[in-house]
Amino acid sequence: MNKRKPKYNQIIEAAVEVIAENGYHASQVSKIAKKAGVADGTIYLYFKNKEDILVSVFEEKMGQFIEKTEMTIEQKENANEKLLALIEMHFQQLASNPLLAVVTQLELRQSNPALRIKINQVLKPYLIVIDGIIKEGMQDGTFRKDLNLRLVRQMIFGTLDETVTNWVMKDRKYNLMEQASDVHQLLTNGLKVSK
Amino acid sequence: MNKRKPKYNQIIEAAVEVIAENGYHASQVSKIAKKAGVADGTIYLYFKNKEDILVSVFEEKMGQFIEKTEMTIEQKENANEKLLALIEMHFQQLASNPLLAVVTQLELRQSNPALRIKINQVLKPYLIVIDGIIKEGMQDGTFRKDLNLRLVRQMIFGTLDETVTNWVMKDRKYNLMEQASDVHQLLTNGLKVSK
Amino acid sequence: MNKRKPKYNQIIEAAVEVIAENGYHASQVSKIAKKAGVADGTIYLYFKNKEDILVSVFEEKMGQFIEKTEMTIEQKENANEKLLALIEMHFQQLASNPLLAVVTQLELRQSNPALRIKINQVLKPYLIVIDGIIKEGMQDGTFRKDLNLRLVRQMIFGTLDETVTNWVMKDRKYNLMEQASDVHQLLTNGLKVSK
Amino acid sequence: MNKRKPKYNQIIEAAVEVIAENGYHASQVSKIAKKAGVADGTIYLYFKNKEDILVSVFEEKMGQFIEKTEMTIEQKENANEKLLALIEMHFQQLASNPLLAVVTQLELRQSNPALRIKINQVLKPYLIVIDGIIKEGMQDGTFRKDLNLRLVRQMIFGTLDETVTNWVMKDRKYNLMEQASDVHQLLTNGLKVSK
DNA sequence: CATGAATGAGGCTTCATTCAT
DNA sequence: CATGAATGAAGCCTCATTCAT
Repeated sequence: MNKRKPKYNQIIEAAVEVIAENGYHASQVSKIAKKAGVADGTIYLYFKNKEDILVSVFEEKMGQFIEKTEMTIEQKENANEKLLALIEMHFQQLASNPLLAVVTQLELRQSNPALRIKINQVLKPYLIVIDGIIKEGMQDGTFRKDLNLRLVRQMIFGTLDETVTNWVMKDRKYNLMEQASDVHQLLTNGLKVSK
Repeated sequence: MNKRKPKYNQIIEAAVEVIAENGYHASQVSKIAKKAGVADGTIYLYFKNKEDILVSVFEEKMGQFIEKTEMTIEQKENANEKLLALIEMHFQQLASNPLLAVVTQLELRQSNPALRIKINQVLKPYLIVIDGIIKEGMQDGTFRKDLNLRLVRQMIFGTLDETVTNWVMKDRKYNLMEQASDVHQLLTNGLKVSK
Repeated sequence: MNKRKPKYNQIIEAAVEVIAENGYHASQVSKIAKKAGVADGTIYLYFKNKEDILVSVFEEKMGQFIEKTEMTIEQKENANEKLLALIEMHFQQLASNPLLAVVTQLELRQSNPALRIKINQVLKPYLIVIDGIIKEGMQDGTFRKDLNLRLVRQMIFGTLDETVTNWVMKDRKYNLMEQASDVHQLLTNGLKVSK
Repeated sequence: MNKRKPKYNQIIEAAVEVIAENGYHASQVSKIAKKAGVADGTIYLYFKNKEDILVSVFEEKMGQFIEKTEMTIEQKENANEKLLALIEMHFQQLASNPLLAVVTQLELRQSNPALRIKINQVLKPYLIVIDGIIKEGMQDGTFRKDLNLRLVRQMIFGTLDETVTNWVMKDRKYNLMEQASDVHQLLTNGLKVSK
C-alpha cells in the first residue's frame, strides 16, 4: 500500500474528521469516502477494511505524536526534565488538535477488542519512551532505584490519559497545558508532605 | 421495578457472563435471556431496553463495589491507610471477579456516548470517596495542602484503572493484589528520591 | 358467553374509547383491560381473542344502530320519508357519538380481511333495511320500477359512508345533520335538471 | 430518486402482486424484494422505507389512473357524457387490473392513519376531476345549479368506490363494466320516477 | 371467576464490502 | 486506478395469549 499517494492521506484526514464529528458508530465508510472526495470502493484500494482505516488513523497520528515527543525529550538533560517535557508534549499535542483528542480519548475506545489490541501495539513505542525516562531517572539518581517499572509506567500513562479524557469530556472548558507542571509535581513528589 | 425479584438478578448475572464471554457487541438480548433461563420478552418486563440492562449491570455491581469500599475505609483511622485500603479493595474486588473485570475494563468501554455518560454517573460516588480521602489527608497533614483535588483524583483513578486494565489485557497472568502496596507507595511518595 | 355480565359491557365500552383515542394498531389488549378495570386475562373469559372484541364492539354498537333505525323507519308512511329518516338516523347517530364514528369510519377499516368479512356480516341487516326501503318505493310507485337493487343499495350506502368518513376526516368541523335533506334530495332526484 | 430506473418499476410491480397475494400485513419487504428479483437492501436505494413503497405504488398507479381518465374525459363534449366516461374508466381500469383492485379497495385501507393521509393526497386530483365535471354540468345546464359540490362529489365517489369494493369482495364474479350505464343513470336521474 | 407474570414468534432496516464497468 | 450500484446478513423489541395461583 503506497502511503505516499495523496488519496491515502485524504482518507486518513477525512476519517479523523468524520469520527470526531459523528462518533465512532455513526462513521460509515461511505461518509468517510464522501468527505475524502473519493468513491466508496476507492477506500478499499488503500485499506483492507474499515478497521484498517481506524488502525491506520491511529498509526499515522500516534506515529507523529511519538516522534515529536521523542525529539523534544532528547534535548532535555535529565529524567526529571524529560518527564515534564513528556507531560507537556502529551497535553500540548492533544490540546492543539481537539478533533484528534476526541477520537483517541473517546471514540476509538468504543472499538472491539481486536482493534483495541492493534491500537495497543501502536501505543507500545510510547510506553517504551516512558520506560526510558524512568530507567534513566533510576540510573542517574533522580528517581528511586526500587521503582516497579510497569507500575510506574501505568501510573504515568494512566494519569495522563485520565486527565486528558476528563478534559475532553468536560468539553475542553479549561486549559489543559496549564496542568502539566502540577501533574509533574504530583507524579514526582506524590501526595505526601515531603520531610 | 422490584429489584428483589429473582428474575431481575438472574438476568443481571447472565448479562455479566454473556458480555464477558462474547464481548459487548456479540451480546444479543436473546443470548442473555437464554443464559438467564427466561424468555426474550421477559427481559423487557424488568428492563426498558438493551442499554438499560447494561447500565443496570454496572449500577448493581458498582453499587456493591462502592459500598464495600466505603465500609472498609470507614474503619481505617487516617487518610494514608484509607488510600491503601481503597487500592486494596479496588484490586481485590476485581481480581476476585474476573468476569466482572473484563466487563468493566474492556467491554463496557465499547459502549456509545449516551451509555458512557450514564456509566460515568454511576462512577461519580466512587470519585467522591476518593475526593474524601484526599481532603481528609490534606486536613490532617498527611498530604500536602496545596494539592489540586481534580488532578489528584485523576492520578489515583487513572493509575488504578490503567493498572487493572493492563492486568486484564495480560490475561490476568500475575497477581493484582500484590501490586497494591507498591501502587500506594508510588502515589504517596512519587517517583523522586525522598530527601 | 353471558352478555349481561357487567364486565362484558365494561370491556366493550373501554374498547371503543381505547380505539378512538389510540387508533386501531395502538389498541393493545392490555390497554383495553386497564381502561375496563379488569386484568388482561379476564378479557379472555369474555372474548375468544382480540378480534372477537372488535367484532363484538361492532356487533353491539351496530345492533343498537340498526335497531333504532328500524324503529324510526317503521313509523314513516312511505319509502321516500323512510329514506330521509334512514339518512337522518345514520348521520344523527354517528354525529352524536363521535368516538364511535372514528372507530367505525377509520379505525376498524385498518383491520385484516378476515375481520372485514365479519364486520360485513354485521352490516348485512342494515343493508337489508335499505333494500326494504328501495323495494317498497318501487312497489308503491315512488321510485322507478327498473332500479337495480344492488346498485341502488351501493349508491345509498356508499354515499352515506363516504359523507360520514369525510366529515370525520375533516375533524367534524361542520354539521353533519344539516346535510341529510340535501343528500336525500341528491339520491332521489339525481344530478339532472328535472323536466 | 430516478423513477426511470428499471429496478424502481420492478419493485412497484412486485409490491402490487405481493400485497394482492398476501395482504397488506403479510407483505414483508423481503417478499417484495424476492418477487422483484433484487436484494432486500436494494429496496432502500429506491424507497425511504416500507411505507414509502406503498405510497409510491398508489402514486404511480393512481397517477396513471387519473391521467387516463382525464384524457378520455377531455374528448367528451358535455358533462353528462364526461360523467359516464368517468364511471366507465373507473370500472374498466380496475376491472382490467384485478390485482390493483384488491390492493386499492381492500389492502391499502388497512394502513395506518399517516399512510391514509398520504393516500388521500394522491386521490385529491381525482376528486378535482369529479368536481370539474359537476361544475361544468351546472354551468351548461345539464345539472341542477343548486348542487352542493362536496355532497355530489361524495355521492359520486362513494357510489363508485362502494360498487367496486363490493365487486372485489364478491370475488369479481360479475361484470363490473356492465354496471357503468346503470350507475350513471342512477346518479343523474336519482331514484324517483321522473315526472 | 379473576389475576398478571411469563411467553416467543416475527420483520424492518443498516452498512461494510464486492465487482462489473 | 476509480467508480458506485447492488448485495444480504443480522438483531431488538412488541404484544396477543396462556396458565398457575
